[in-house]
Amino acid sequence: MQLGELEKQVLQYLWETEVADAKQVYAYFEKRRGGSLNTIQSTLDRLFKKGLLKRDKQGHAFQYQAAIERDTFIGQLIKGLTSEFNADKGNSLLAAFTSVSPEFNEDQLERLEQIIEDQRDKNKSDGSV
Amino acid sequence: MQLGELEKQVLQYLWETEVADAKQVYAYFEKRRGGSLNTIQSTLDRLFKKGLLKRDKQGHAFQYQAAIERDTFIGQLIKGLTSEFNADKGNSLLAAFTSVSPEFNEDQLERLEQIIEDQRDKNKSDGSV
DNA sequence: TTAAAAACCGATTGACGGTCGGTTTTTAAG
DNA sequence: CTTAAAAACCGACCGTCAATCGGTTTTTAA
Repeated sequence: MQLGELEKQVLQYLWETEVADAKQVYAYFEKRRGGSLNTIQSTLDRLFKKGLLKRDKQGHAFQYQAAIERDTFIGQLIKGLTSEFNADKGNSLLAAFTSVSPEFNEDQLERLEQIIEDQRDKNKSDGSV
Repeated sequence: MQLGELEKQVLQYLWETEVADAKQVYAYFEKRRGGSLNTIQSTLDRLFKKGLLKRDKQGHAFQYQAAIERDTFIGQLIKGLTSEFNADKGNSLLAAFTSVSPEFNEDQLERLEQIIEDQRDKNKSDGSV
């Protein structure tokens, strides 16, 4: 999924704000970067057409919402990256992990261990590909 | 790092072939997708200027080589993704892991556990941010 | 010295995001 | 029901960048 700079920022805004209409999004971005309401509207529309935003009309205007959680989305992008390059997914993630590991807190380390345990069990039970 | 389709494929070719000159790369791609030698040359040049390839002239022509290992590169891209979206790097990677975990083999699971252990030790020793 | 090979330059095309003017559609007030 | 304002939508244009390749310059080796 290829996103432009403004698209990324709008998506992030919606991850934080949960729900907003074009005017509200515009109010936010107008201060930091200018531009017109129209630009924000078409950016929202593009994100909607890409399936990254949901929207429904409440009275007058569309209310936009992220269609996917941030971590899930990034997880997909990461998975996409590894496939795109025919990389061994395990080794790539391992490489990423090594460089990012200092940012893990104890809770996350524990969750990770849990995932490993679960996976190890699965690897044992189904002796498949 | 934004790469075009051909750039990605050429980079992959060089990850697998280790070293090759333009003609050799062209020989490979000419069969699968056509195009001219010139196109391959400028693609190699673009990758070189992006720092993704090394080259040095052996006699007549440049010999190209990947300047970075595949897994390291993808690790960087992954790290870039998480920063780009101001995501909590831990949670994002965790999400990616969950969806990719079935592809880990026992060896990789073990290496991962080792990383976790190391990190946990570090977290304990330096009681910092 | 010179012809062939390779590198290099520059122009063109095609996608795509950002931008916004202008038109159509929708909404709600009177 | 009419109508003015609000919002959505359409279409055009620009900038960037990868892909492409013709043509020119540089390098190499016979």
